[in-house]
Amino acid sequence: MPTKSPSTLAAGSSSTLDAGHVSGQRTARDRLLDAADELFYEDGVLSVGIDRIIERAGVAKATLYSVFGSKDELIRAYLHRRHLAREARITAKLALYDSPRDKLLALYEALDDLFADRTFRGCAFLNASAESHPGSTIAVVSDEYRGWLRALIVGLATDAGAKDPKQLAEQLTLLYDGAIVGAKMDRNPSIAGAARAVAETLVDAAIAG
Amino acid sequence: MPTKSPSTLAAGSSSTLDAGHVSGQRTARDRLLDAADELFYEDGVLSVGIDRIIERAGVAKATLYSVFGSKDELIRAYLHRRHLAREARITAKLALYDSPRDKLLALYEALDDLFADRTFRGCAFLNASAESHPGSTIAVVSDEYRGWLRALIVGLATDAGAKDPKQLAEQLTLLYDGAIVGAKMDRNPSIAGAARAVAETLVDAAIAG
DNA sequence: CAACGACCAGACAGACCTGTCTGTTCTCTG
DNA sequence: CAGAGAACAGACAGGTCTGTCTGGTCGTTG
Repeated sequence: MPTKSPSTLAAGSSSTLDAGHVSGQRTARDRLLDAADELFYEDGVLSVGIDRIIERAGVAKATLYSVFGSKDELIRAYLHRRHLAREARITAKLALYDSPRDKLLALYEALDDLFADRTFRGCAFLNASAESHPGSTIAVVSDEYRGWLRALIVGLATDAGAKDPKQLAEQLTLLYDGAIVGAKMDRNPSIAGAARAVAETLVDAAIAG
Repeated sequence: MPTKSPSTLAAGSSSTLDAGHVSGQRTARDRLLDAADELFYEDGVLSVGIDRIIERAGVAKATLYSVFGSKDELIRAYLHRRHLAREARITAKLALYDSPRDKLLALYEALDDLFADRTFRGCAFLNASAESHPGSTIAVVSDEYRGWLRALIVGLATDAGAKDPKQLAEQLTLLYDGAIVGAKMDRNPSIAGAARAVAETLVDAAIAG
């Protein structure tokens, strides 16, 4: 069992069942990812150096490079895990509701939870994209995330019976992104509620008729 | 007179009229700001070093430090000039319309222009904030920008006769920010039009009754 | 026991960073 | 003409960055 509790993100790994070749302690890989997640998200992927990550993870530099190969790959893994965590959270939130309409609105309730977290510092993908070039690893992983989000919303809009699901999805994404920006830049967590309210009228308007 | 010609941006050459204490050539300060603007916006304030800036500006390092004192101050000047430029552009766009309602919608037409620019890489303030800590110079200048934007929209919403101007302003800001994120992350410049369409219904709903 | 794999600690190379400093050239002013 | 000021080029110091490499320690396995 871990000595540090990262307090966030389902830990998931290991258990002692398969104690064969995996040690009872959390893997160096997991500790590195936990450290990278906190530091990259808090300070940005550029300004956080390898040394800070291995120091927080309690891992040797050689181990990091044998596991990930490069800082770039560590960044990819960090963002990929953020994607999975976000997906899990949203999926869980959506499961609380039955109708596609309510599921769409649940997106903004998930944002509300996100903004309530003291460690919220904006969208990890948007932040990382601000520090990267088009075509970079960061851009690729961000595109995957955006693609997933878009597919999710379009699917729900379709299920909800929207006349133009793509249009509704575009509108809802506007609100989703805008809320994240507002929460960060204006330090206004209550904006999730405002986004939800507008979303409600948009969804109903797109369904009606 | 210098042997290098910077080759870009209106030279503005001055004429000999005021040949008193201002040289005929553009100031080192201006050339530095031009170079910083392009490089900081394109690659981020962290990854662009002083050397690249002075090289592009054709200016000595000592001159940069005698004019700005530090890289941090250069970043502040870069963002401040971005703020002024944005303000000028939006003001010019708004001047094309008479009614506050049309002026509010003109905000999204200004975005349309912005997204059409090949050099668009997102919001300079949002990008810089992703590379900075709360309380930093970047955060301070960004807050000034956000404050100006908010005051502008609240004022127009009030003039338009909205029942709850602050609420309408919050909604319109959601769309404004969301459009910028969508244009950047999804490389979808047409989203400005979608934002404008939603804004139109929100404005009319807030005015009516 | 011996060998192996996983990991740790830390030195090191080569590059790049900000900021300072020296010395030179040019232009404008008295 | 003489001197002052502005700007040039570039070396330099001290630090940090990524990535490599050496050597030591521990637990497991044959």
